[in-house]
Amino acid sequence: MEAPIKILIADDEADILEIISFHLIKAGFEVITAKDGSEAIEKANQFSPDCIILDIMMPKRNGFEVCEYLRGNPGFDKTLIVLLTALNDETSHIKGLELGGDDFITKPISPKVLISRISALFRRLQPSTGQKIININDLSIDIAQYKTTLKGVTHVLAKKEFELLYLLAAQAGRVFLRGEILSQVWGNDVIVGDRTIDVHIRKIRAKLGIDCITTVKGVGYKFDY
Amino acid sequence: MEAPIKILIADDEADILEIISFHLIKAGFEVITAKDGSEAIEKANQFSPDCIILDIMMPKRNGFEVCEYLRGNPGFDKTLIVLLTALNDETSHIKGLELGGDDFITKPISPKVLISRISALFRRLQPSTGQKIININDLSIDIAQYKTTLKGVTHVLAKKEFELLYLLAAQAGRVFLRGEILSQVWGNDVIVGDRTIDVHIRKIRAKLGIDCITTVKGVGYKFDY
DNA sequence: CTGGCTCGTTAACAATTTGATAATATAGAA
DNA sequence: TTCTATATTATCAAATTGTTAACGAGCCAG
Repeated sequence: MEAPIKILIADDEADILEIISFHLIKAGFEVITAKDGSEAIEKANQFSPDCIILDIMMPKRNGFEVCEYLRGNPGFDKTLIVLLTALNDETSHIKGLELGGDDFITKPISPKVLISRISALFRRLQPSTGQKIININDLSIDIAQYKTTLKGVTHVLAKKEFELLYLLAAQAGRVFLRGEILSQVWGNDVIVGDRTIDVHIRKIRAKLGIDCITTVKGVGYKFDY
Repeated sequence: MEAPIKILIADDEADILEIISFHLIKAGFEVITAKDGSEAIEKANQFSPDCIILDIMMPKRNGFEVCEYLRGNPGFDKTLIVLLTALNDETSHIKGLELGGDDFITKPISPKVLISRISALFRRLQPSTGQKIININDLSIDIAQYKTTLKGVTHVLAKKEFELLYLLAAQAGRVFLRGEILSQVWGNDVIVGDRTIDVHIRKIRAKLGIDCITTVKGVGYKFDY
């Protein structure tokens, strides 16, 4: 269901490349490497990575130049750019961000921190957030325990019911089209009838005892906020 | 048209608060301050800032706690959270980001870098929130929520009514020919009578209670600007 | 293995909302 | 005025959703 996230790393120091690659792969990313600026651009075009990590000081083209090139190309609008440098000077820091970089990290790099920062950026980029507990009004939704608590009373929802409620509540107020609900909760390849969603909505409303979900006729459903 | 960006800063050191405030205000932001965690939560609820800068070590509630609270509240989904600390240890860095922080900055802070980083974050945030809400005069039209709000009162429009209003409001002031309206809202292959548009316009006017749509006799309709 | 449970799904039907039209009234321009 | 375009209203058909019951799959305890 989920395509792996592709990350391109460009650095001329082979050992850094290797260490970072190792940790990124271990963290579940798909990694592509480049050893200079030209190769970075080449591979960026070839693989369309989701994130590009650029060392500032590289042969052929430096990190700033690559960043500038990428930001001038609409195909890379949504591509995250993280700049790395050994120099901790304010001017390049600001320059890197102004050229369109999304983050600027000073060496020495802790792989864990790097991964954390990249994840934080992705979290912002993808509206679908992976939260542990959602609190809205009197309702609390705990993904870890698959349970909901309303005014202190715990309600146990079935899996699909829970997933549906969670989806809506995670972006409370926003209307979800029936098609979106189907693909998010049931998956793209599953075909179920139209009434299935209604029935699950009904069960949620019945179990919680309050109508926190509003029907937008002809469009979809939304969690009241 | 553009409301100023509101930033809440919470730090117990008065001089840091002052320095950062000064630079943020100079950079064009609207600034709110808090001197401890509880006050931060209070003011966050009161002012709904676009960005919240939290010192980790604060009285009452520390930055992590405030961050966790905010991230558990969907009202702050789109609020950027930047964490500040004097300690540069990997563990808190990662913890801060995992709790939902968008950035983690170690003191001493360069105001310019701080502003750069916040701007970079906002740059990423804009496309996801922007464009979908139209605000004209006292009327707000939110396509994501399929609702309209007039002077704080929400009005529920039916699908066609909403689409028609959205079309006109998206290019307020411009006159839409009846034919344009038909093809945009109803589609090219659907054939409906001429009176149908009138009736929908009427329903919109009735529901909103104000006449924000002007008839251009013999031509079409336009949203008053 | 069996009976009893829950869950996910569907069908069938009820209830509701919406959209379109016709009929009539009104307003605006020549 | 007179003619035409639009506004208004009521009505009906169509689309959409709500509700209930029922069925089969899977799970678990005994």
